[in-house]
Amino acid sequence: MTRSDEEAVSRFVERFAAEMTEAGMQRMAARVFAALLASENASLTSAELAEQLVISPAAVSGAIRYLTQVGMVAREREPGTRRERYVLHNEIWYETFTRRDQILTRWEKVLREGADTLGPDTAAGARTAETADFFAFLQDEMTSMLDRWRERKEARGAQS
Amino acid sequence: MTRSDEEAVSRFVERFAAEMTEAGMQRMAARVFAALLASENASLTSAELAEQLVISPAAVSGAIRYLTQVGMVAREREPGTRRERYVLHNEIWYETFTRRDQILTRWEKVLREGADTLGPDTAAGARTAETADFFAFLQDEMTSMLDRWRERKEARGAQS
DNA sequence: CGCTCATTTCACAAACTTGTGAAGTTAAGG
DNA sequence: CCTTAACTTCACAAGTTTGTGAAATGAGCG
Repeated sequence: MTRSDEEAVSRFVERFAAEMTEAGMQRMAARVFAALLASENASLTSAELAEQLVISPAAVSGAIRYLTQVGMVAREREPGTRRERYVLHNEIWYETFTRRDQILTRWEKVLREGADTLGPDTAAGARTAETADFFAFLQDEMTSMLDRWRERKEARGAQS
Repeated sequence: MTRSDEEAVSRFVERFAAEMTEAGMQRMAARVFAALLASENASLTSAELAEQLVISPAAVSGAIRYLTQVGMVAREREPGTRRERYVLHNEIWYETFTRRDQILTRWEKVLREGADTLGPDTAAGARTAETADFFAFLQDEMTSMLDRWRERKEARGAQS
């Protein structure tokens, strides 16, 4: 891989990280995630990440803590060394969106309670109940959508 | 509506706003949005918002600027007064998720370019291309999902 | 036309976030 | 067990964001 290839990859990493950051993800977590995505084995060591992204070990540590907490990355101890490897889960999107589902459940619950408070005889209550309905609907759809994606993957014999 | 009802509504507004904030929305925008959702006509004036949320007119102005920019709220001049009303769009979720679709398109494009840079013969390239596929798939599913929601609404003769 | 009230803009203070260097902790390997 | 490499935690400086008060803008209404 030439010098300029590396630069092109780095540009991609930064660009994709920027998109994720804009969507609300922590900056360092997004950069680490993107670097892992673009790495040959979907895995890098702390030192590799620090070097590639030009950040301190502390920043890597913080980003990894976040990414493991939300279940996007796993830690693996390299056997025979004292080095740790961070690995992208290989059904990343499936898992990430499944988790998002739990957020929708919480939203729905809050909205349902709000609708009760406002009362079914008020426009506000009806509107809030309908919003709760929408999120319930979303949860359902999400589940079947992910099933369809998984099927499609299996048909093609690939990972996700 | 009694004093304690008002308090209960306010608690709901704050709770739902907190959920949205956690998901990445600006705090004031989330609070204003939640207040509008819980208001009888899905609309409030600047003064009403400022009073209810105990914030300055400047904060209301900023939140409304954001909400109108992302298309979640419309401004309406009350005829016969110099007061402005801010109104929730009534197909809010439909519209909001349609907009989100455009973000997915951008992500897909960045990922597609990344896959090209990495090359189709590398694991990283294949993985990135598959991620792009996932987002393309999502866009598709999103569209048909929203169609189904709209149908369902129409069947019940309600708004969203 | 000019007054007045509603909204917006602006400069700033406070609070929060981010990333770092350095010290602390842990565990592999002698 | 002691050394040392690898990671984590911590305190802090820098940078950003947030919400405010006050001044500016603008639009109804007389």
